[in-house]
Amino acid sequence: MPEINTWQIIKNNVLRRLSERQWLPGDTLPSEMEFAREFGCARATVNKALNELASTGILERKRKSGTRVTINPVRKATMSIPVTRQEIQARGCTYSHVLIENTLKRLPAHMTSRFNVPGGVKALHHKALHLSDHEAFLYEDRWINTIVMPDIQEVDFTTISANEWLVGHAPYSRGELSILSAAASADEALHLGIDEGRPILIVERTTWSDTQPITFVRLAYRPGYRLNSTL
Amino acid sequence: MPEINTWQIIKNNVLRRLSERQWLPGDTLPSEMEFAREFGCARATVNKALNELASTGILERKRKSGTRVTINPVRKATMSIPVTRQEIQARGCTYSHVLIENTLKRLPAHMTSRFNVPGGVKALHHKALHLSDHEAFLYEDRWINTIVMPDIQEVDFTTISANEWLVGHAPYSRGELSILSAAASADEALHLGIDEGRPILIVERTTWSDTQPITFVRLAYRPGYRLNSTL
DNA sequence: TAGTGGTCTAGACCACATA
DNA sequence: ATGTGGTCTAGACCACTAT
Repeated sequence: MPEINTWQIIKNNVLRRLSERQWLPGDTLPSEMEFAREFGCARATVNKALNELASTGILERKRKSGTRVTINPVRKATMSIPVTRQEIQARGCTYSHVLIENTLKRLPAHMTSRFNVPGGVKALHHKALHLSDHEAFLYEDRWINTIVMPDIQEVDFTTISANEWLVGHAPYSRGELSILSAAASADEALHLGIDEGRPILIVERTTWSDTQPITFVRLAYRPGYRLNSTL
Repeated sequence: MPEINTWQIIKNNVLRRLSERQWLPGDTLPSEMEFAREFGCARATVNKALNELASTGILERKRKSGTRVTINPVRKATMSIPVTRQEIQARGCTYSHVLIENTLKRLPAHMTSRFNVPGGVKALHHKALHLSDHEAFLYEDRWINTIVMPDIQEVDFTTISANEWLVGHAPYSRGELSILSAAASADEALHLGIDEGRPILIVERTTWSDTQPITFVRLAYRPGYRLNSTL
């Protein structure tokens, strides 16, 4: 428990007292002024420490009513979703990727509703396979809105993955993420080199720039893959 | 874009300029002092705004070298993992749960390593089914460390779920979370009322109080379940 | 109405990494 | 050596809400 700063000392102290059940779920903690006196510091310092704890969902803070221990804490896990190349290289493996498809075509029905655009609009359909030590790791099936990203049709995706290009060229303002389990489709099974119907982890992500959809991607991970996080 | 506070105004302003590509990945932003002059505010206010952006992974800050636009941002998604009862009730459904097993037994080998305890130690093996509108929603298979939580053997888990009891009585200091896709085991399939081998989403969680493991739980969600989040 | 947290200031000192 | 962000202070005013 490294305690270098005053606000971290306060944070850790409060955490310890919570684990020792000095304050139970629903209880009100002392006010910022009281903590400031206890620790001999400014109120702003206490404010930072308590807000830090509130951001993890352990405490709830409201003006006038004070700081309370959350009764049914919504546990918040921060999942880090790195660029695939980095994720693979971080494990000490060799990264490579193969472009499978990159064509302009009419959006299918399930995509027009997702992109909230009229039917008949064309978009870039992009499929690629990411490999770890030359073995299939992740199959990517992506639609890119060419109205928002016209430059993308000139990009050579055999040298850089769409994943990385978009990260560098399409700053998003908003995104939605969905994690599910599915039976591998024929397409996914073929490219991942597994049997159709095998359970695989799917991550679907839509990103928006203001009100314009930029891209929708469905990531199919090879069997055995886990998304890990600490609480 | 509600702009009430100075620090939120600054944050939104910087976000807009980033999306307009005024600063590209790798670029250095103006210093806090320069921003403070631009917005006519104190440096602490700029500090709060930029730290807010850095916490989302968009910016990277280092003493002396300044604030840079992250080159390969590790996208951070915050997943909210509510207590199951709340999650079901929030959808307007009726929550109920059934206790399936709650017995003290020797830890199997894969759990002794996970709990980092010697072999032969006993723990509470707890299985329960959570229902939404009287249909199977989530099957919970849990081991609880009775050395750390001796009171738990007296609890009546037919009235309160282990999930909720632990949230209120076992504050954890640390936790690990793992999300994966798996074929439903015979046990899971039986209780969820599905065919064995069906792909289901699995969440495994271990929580620790300081150095002592409190509980390990494997949550098996019914087919079709999605974990959602915004970026 | 009163007490709480939210925000902001002007200034200060410090830790750190770069040049 | 220098300039950056990290932290802290003492004080202030404000917004919200329980009483």
